[in-house]
Amino acid sequence: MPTLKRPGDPLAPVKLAQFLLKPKHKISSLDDSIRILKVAADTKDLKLGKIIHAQLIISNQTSTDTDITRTNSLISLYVKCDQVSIARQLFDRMRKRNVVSWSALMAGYLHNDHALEVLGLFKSMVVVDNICPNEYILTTVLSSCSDSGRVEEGKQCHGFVLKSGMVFHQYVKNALVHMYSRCLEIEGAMHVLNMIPGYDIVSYNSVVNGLLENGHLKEAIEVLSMMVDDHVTWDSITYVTIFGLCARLKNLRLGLEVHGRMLKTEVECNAYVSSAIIDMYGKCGRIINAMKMFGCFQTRNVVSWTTVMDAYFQNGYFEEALNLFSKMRLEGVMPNEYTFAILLNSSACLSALRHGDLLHASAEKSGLKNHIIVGNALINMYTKSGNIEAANKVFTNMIKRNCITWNAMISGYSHHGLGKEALNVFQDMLAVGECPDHVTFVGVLSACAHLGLVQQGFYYLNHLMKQIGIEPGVEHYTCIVKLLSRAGQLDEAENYMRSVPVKWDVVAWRTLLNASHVHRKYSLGRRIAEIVVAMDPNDVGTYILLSNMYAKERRWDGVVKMRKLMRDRNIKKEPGVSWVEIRNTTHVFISEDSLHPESSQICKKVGELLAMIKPLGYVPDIAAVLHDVEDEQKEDYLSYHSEKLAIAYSLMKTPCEAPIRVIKNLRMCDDCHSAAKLIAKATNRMIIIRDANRFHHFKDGCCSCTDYW
DNA sequence: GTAGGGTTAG
Repeated sequence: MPTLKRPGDPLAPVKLAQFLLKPKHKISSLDDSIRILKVAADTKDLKLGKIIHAQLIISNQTSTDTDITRTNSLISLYVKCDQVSIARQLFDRMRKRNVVSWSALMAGYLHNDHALEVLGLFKSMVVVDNICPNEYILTTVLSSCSDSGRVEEGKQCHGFVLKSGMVFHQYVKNALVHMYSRCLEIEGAMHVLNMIPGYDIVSYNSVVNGLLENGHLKEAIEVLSMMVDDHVTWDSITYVTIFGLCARLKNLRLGLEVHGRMLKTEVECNAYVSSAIIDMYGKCGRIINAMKMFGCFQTRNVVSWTTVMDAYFQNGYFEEALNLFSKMRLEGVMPNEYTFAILLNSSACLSALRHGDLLHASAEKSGLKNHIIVGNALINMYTKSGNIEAANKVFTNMIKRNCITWNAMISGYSHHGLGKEALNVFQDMLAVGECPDHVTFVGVLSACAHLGLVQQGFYYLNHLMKQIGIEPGVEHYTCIVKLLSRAGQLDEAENYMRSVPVKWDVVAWRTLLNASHVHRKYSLGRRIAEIVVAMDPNDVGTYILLSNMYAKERRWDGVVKMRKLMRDRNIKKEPGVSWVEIRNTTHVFISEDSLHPESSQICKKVGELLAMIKPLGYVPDIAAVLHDVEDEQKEDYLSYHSEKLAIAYSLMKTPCEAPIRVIKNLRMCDDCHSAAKLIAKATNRMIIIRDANRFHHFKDGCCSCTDYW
């Protein structure tokens, strides 16, 4: 048969059908129709398959035996084209079925994530139709046991496989090894593997993957070295697995070695292998290698595109990740749910609300928005972009949720200082029977800290977590430090840190440092700052905080000392940068500079706003200004802080009912914080600022952080 | 005519 189907030609099936319908090529024999149906099934060409199906109905040849084989071919066609319900209808209408009919349908359910349906069919086949299962059936049934984690049924199959002698059949044996590996019965897997002389790479791959999937990296490496000892030749799947292992370990050296070894062999570098290599380089921080590999691979599909986007994302190149999307579309590659998840996360890291909105619409158009990972990424994007209401809307409308969905919403509310809402979501999570994990409790304990619920926080840590079986980590203990600190119990917080035997990290100490600053416990603060500086000598934030504390005590010697220390250690203060999205443009404001084209109008507006809020109680925090200048000038410096410029510009350019969303690179300063509260009140606007640590919702003269950040 | 191991997310 000549090659008729050119890739990408939508008329190809029609042309082929026309060709087949010409007299001399008319489907006359059984062989012809079955052969073409197989081609249609293998190429997933549903249109072609349906044409043949129609032909068969018209020609209506009814001998039962040929009917069975043809219907089996049709079942296989619909199954491979993901039309299991059509396949089931055909199956149900058959007057007589044979073992192939059953196995074709079972394979369909297996590959469409209905493993349990396969086990049900298996029972009916044996009990109702009294058919003896063959090696095809057992391979499929064992795979279904793997997918659904039904070890008991799998073991029963093992017994039957031993009795029938099918254990010597390679596919059956592999399915058995895979079943034990997936269900983490490694001894069972190794037993079957070693029982039969000679090795099989498929079984070895199953064992290694089973171990890796369950986090047993050490044992996986042991099996790999066993393979080296036994001179088992690695195939492309082994390489995919090992690159995955290197990626997880972030072990570049091993990755390079394996890549080098692969290049010396004849192993085919298909889309799976190339994606695994890109992923390995991306996760090991080698974005340049990842890009190079992506550029030179011929086999690019949606996964390799998505993997390279993820490599950019993982290494902090969010804009580059987003830019790849249009390039991918230009090559005619359709995104999948993973693509959207990564793009939305990139957009989240830029707080690019507008871009995120467009991606949301795009995901909806592609019919992918109902995937859990897309929903989760949407919640993450909206919370990080400052639109918590939109996040909640996505959350409420999700058809299916998992633990990560709940976590995203709980920690989202917590980051926005909405502790009550976070705890409500947590209660709902428990009510629907979703099991919390260690991430959930970080969000929950943070919420307790916001609300000052000391006892409740301790209850969650000491009882609920224990009850669920989650070992608290340093991140949870840090939440307790925050909890005590926020409640003003600073001495208790410090004692807690000194008495709990956990390896406290710099984050924990900085929590206590922040607390000392907020509660104006400056001598404690200076003591803690020493610890923080010792742990992280390059953290600018600590030096600034320490300077601030000295300044508030009017201890200018301390301020001078800090500035000298920063100079000596060559630590430069990152300039404050704020940005806002207005319609399609992002406007960037840098403290104390006048690069914006409308700079003078903006400064004028800031002046007006500050004059407007002075009668409401605004007092410029001139003590915080480090410059050696007169007090009036210090007031000027404060008014050029980037977030004030951004707020003023937004007020000039947006309609009066729209909320103002500002993103800032550093922690907000005290002065801007009190100014923002009063500007929100005076102008009757909602102002949402995302700083380096959290969200601040300013409304009616108050902030959601209750002045604690 | 039916069957086995693999890549991307939070």
